[in-house]
Amino acid sequence: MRNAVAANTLSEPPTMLGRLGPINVPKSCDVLAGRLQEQILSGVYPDGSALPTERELVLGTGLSRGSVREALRILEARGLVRTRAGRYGGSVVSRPTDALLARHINLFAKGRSVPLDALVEARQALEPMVAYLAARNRSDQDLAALIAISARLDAAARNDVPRFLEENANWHSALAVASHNDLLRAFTASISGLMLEASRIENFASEDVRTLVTLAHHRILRAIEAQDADAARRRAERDVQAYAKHLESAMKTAGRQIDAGTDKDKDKDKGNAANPSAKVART
Amino acid sequence: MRNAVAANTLSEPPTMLGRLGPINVPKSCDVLAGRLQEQILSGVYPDGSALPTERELVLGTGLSRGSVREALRILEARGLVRTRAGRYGGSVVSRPTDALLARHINLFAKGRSVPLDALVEARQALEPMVAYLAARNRSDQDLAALIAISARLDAAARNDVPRFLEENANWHSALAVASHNDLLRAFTASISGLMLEASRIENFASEDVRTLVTLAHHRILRAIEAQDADAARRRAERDVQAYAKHLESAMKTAGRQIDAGTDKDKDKDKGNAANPSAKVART
DNA sequence: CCTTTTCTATGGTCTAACAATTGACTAATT
DNA sequence: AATTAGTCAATTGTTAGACCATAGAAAAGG
Repeated sequence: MRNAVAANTLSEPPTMLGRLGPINVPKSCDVLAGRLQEQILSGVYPDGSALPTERELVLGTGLSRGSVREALRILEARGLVRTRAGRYGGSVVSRPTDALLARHINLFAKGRSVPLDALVEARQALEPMVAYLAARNRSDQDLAALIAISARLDAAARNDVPRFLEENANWHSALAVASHNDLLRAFTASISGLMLEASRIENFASEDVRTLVTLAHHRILRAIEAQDADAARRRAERDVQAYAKHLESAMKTAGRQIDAGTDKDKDKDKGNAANPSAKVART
Repeated sequence: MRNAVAANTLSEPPTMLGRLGPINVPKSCDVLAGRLQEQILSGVYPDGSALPTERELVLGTGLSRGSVREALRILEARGLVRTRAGRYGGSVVSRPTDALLARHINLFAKGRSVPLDALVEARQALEPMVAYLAARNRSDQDLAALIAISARLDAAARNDVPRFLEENANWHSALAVASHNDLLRAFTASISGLMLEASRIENFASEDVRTLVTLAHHRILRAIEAQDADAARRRAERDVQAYAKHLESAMKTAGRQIDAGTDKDKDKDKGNAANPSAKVART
């Protein structure tokens, strides 16, 4: 009975109503977030520029401050703005970071319990191209970083397995950095992190696997040093394939299915640390 | 002067204060979002289950409803919950969708103005593995979908260029679906979409490129039909490399740098449609 | 010149209320 | 009995107003 008066203005011919799908009524905060995102992406608010203050947005949109703030939280979660308190604070436009995209990829993988196979396959797809590009595009600085990590990796290979795993992930990330391809870099960083987690709890890193990995890395590193892109790719292909085969057989003997861990968020996102428990198998 | 009384309880020995870095004071909504995310990922709230209602969360946390709602908006943006109004409504745990991850990847690429080269390189990395897996893992249904798309692609190749481009993107996405690898599927979907946008505004799809593409797709499709994974990979490699070379020369003659468009969000996210303008070059 | 204090615009948070939504339940109608 | 329309209640959606906390700038003091 609430919209009785509106029935006149909105009524349609009761006969022959065309088929119209379900109407999606958006929330005001979503509308505002979409509008602002559009303006950010189209350059109305360039990177680094300040959005209007919350109270200005209230004035400009007619929405309440609560809705405006919800919209800003959405944009913040998308990595499009960063918000600071205090005078001369406010919301500043920013570009999504590698870390944020990696977190979203991780969330996807964990939420879907992506099996370890899929991770390995993705790495098999990415690694050769990453190595190729790294050899082609590397800077001297990139090379230095890779050499440093490689040294730490060698040092840890003998006895410090956790350290070895971590430096291994670093190696892959550094390789992706050297590729100078933002997309591949973010993909690789995410997958390296996920595999690091998986390998931490499953410890398929026997003595011989570790030496195998270090040797492979040395081969690839030499190709990158020489900027021999094709050699780098070939060696990365061989490496990643050997690793996959190794892991396949290891999993067969273990007879276990390994997923992207349903573990807690290890990223230092904001400051939401809590109990260090939790780790649920999803069969 | 506001915290004068607190000075007693909180004060430390004024001498010998160890160096402590800048303290990051988290927002209450971020803390709550992190806590809930953790519980979701650790299985306290399984997929499909209902989170406490907003008012219950208010009771349980001691926060205000506004903060609780901001936390829920964050989780919604991360794809971990869906919220419905009305009685028996509330927030329900959900797994991040392909589309959401693709949107985040798109946002990353657009925000960073990732050059077209990088997209092509990513596709070069992904496509062979995707084709390999598609041949190995495809269902009959996947094959049927690919065949249907291929037919529509052939039909559009002659004269309907926009349709051709769209069906081409569909083809790549369908291939990724057939691979049965969630991660590669999401990556590929995103990249296909981005390349579709880029190709729409740059129209590097001459007559001969189109026939080249359809032929290559046919070759790959035959290998997938025969479930010959290695052949599918080889052909995809050749295809994508030829395409890259073609595009490279085309861009060289055009002398133009092409970025991931700074265009408006084309996804039907919620209901935030607005003006159809905007398209800014970022040099 | 350097340090300290004050000022103030800004985001962060809370309270309280009402509107809109929506599914279940109930009553009226055919 | 089956369908339809109406009522109800719990939940999210939205608004308003207030106050607190923060952090730079600017003024005051040394």
